[in-house]
Amino acid sequence: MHFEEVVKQIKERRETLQVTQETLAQLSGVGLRTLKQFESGKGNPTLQTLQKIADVLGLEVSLKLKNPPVKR
Amino acid sequence: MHFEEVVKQIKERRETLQVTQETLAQLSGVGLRTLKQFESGKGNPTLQTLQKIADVLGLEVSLKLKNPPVKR
DNA sequence: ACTTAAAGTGCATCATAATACACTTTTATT
DNA sequence: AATAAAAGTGTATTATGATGCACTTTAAGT
Repeated sequence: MHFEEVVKQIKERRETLQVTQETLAQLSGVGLRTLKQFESGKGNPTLQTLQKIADVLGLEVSLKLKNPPVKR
Repeated sequence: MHFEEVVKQIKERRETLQVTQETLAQLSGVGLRTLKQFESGKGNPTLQTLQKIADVLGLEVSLKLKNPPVKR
């Protein structure tokens, strides 16, 4: 996932859950400004910040293999 | 994945590929000090830094649903 | 045990993430 | 179109991530 995709997924998830940025900020403990900046594509969150946000949305950061070998 | 798990997975992947921190630093464009700090559990990398490192190791950052519903 | 490469640490600097506050813009809703 | 709520932006401050350099510690190999 590229950066923009991460942003997009978070934003979509938040909207699916019908949570406002303000509520998400409160629930995650991340500053509202930080969240706004992140969702609007600016900023470059730290792993901890991303995890805090993801957690509240029921998501988790993970590392997956790129180009997993095709099954035969 | 918790923070420590992310660190562990990166470190293990690097070792599997038999790449030194120095080489990984060069290939990823991340400073050696930054990489050392990250792998030794200190530090809190930005998403960009994590992505740079993961990329070179053939990994990618992704967001997955927690507690996916059990299949019935 | 010696040697050497790799990994880890202390310290200092620069860049920037995190944050708050105030304000503007956008998007719904009536 | 008026209103209200949510989202986005400018500016400033504080905290800390990214980095290099020099040094120490650890691990591997002979």
